[in-house]
Amino acid sequence: MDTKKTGIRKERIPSQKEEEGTVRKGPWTMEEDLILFNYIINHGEGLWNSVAKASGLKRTGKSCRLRWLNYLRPGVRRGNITAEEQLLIIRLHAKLGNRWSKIAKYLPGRTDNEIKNFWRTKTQRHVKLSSSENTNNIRHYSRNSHSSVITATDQGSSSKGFDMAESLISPATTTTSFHVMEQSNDSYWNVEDLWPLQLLNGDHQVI
DNA sequence: AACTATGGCAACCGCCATCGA
DNA sequence: CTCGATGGCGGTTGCCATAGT
Repeated sequence: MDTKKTGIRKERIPSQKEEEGTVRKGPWTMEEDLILFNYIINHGEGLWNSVAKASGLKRTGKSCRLRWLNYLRPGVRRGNITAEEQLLIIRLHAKLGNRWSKIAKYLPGRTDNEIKNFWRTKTQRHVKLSSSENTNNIRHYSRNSHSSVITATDQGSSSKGFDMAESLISPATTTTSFHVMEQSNDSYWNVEDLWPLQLLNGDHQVI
């Protein structure tokens, strides 16, 4: 089910309009990753608009920043969220609400985006299940609207929220013999692949 | 085999805060 | 003080693989 497991997800082909335009959108290509990676390794983070321009990427600064933080940045861990991490996320969410970046700070290597996605997936599953169990409490669930995110404040007291949150963890994940989710192959080429490429690229000094 | 529903994630969008001119 | 540029953050959307029918 994991999209990335197979690692064969096709790269989106940019439309001609996008190619001709000054700004590219959509999934990043390996070449773009390499350019951004090399640039930041050599010049450091920050001034993202400058990064976008100076590196020659037809991307917005925001896009570059997002790609770096969520994917290219060394130390980023992807997939395979452990039971401990799930519990921590749940507890922190009960405490902090949808402050994903704050929650991410407690989970080294995890990005706010990943945590957000994890939470949404879990929450939606929970909402779906509970609504099917209790037809009197039907909460319209729309796949496309993604409208069912529950926040700590939605849940009233934090303890109540915590009860709900605890139930989000599947039984399998609450045991010590937590079945580790398959390591996702994620973004079709591994970030690690960029390191040797970067090194091969020559004279740049890796910080 | 064909079609549909679902899960999962990357990336975009819009708003807001901050900072410097 | 005002205004524009920039970056950060949370919410949302779109795409695609896979499971289910």
